[in-house]
Amino acid sequence: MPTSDVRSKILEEATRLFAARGFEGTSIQAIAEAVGVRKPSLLYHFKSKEELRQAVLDELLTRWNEVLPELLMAAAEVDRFDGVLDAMADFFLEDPDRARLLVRETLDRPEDVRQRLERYVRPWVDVALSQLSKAQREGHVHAKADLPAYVVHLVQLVVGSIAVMDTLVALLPEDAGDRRQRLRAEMRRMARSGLFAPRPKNYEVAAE
Amino acid sequence: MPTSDVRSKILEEATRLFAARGFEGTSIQAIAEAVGVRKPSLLYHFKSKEELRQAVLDELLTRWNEVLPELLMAAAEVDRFDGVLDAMADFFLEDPDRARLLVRETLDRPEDVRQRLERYVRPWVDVALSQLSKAQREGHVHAKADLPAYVVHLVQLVVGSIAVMDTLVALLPEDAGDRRQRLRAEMRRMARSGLFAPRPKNYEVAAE
DNA sequence: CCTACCGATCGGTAGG
DNA sequence: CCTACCGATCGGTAGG
Repeated sequence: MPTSDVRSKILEEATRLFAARGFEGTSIQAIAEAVGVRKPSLLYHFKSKEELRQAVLDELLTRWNEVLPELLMAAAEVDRFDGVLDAMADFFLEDPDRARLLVRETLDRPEDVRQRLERYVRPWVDVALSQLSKAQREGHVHAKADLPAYVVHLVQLVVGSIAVMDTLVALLPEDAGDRRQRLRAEMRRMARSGLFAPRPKNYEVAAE
Repeated sequence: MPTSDVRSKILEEATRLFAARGFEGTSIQAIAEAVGVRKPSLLYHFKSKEELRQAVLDELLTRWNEVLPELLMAAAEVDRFDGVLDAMADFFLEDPDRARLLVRETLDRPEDVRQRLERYVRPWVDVALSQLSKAQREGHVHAKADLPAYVVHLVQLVVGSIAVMDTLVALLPEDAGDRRQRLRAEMRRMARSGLFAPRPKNYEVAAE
């Protein structure tokens, strides 16, 4: 085991608590209790609360960078767009705390997050953009779409919706079956209809 | 003057600071300083920090409820949809702290916000939905659209995007003119294309 | 990884 | 609207 068991448990509980209560709303005492150690033991692994914050965010964005680029780089397929969109949604739905943490951090430290997005997210956004531009020139994508702005909104739509999903589902009619599933399906539909020119059956992004 | 000058100044500074640093990240001492009074004076106007939080949120949602319903109820016009969407965007762009506060509060107190949305937002969402349903039956709106889910996502798109707009614009190419304006225009385009069936020129919601 | 302890700041009150 | 003050908790350190 490369990193100690306690260290990764601290990261796990810190992620959970920062997401639920925010950084300022979470004491290192509370994290230590959740882990099952004393406060000074936590501070042996992370020299300060600020260092723990950075480590939590680092881990989140590192995992993001493990999952998404390879999907984006994969051989062109008919449903590439759906694949990337679903993978992004899956990543955050798998643990909605990731979305909440990212939104909180963006509100708490806009400049810090901006620099991280520049480093972690922009590269694969640029790849997606070059493919989408090609599809736009070929007429598969709405000519009027402002692609960089579209992608930014799409990411915000996915991350933001998942971050507050538990509150949003409550606004849907109660009788509806799986309200989360409905929100997700409609998110996908909105993403597609905002992108693809009206050729219902032929929507691939980069079919060679 | 119905409410004292100091009281409204406290609400104003509290809104600003809660939005920027969060509730837990803002001390009542800091708010008192921003207002120019001592801490116990602030606590004369609001018996506790919690009471101040509720008052700040009340004011925000009350203003929302002053602006939006009348717009929604106004006589049917060709560009009703754009009108409502723009009014909503204007409301939050006029003071982006409103969006940030709402997002933070949703993360901090999901159940509390859910109940308030039920009271403040749901009524006019229901009005919008009945009009959109009619438009959908008449074929102006995508048949596949899940309208309740669509509206929920649309509100989240507007509020969420504005809440983190300063960070998002930094992801757009630097050369672009007014990047905020670009984001806003694309938001509008996404909202429309997700809703209206492909009849480019005829997009009104409820034209009698 | 622990006990013991630090100064600073927190939300809030007494009393005028 | 103020001065003066409260106990509790904060992040962090000494020392082992």
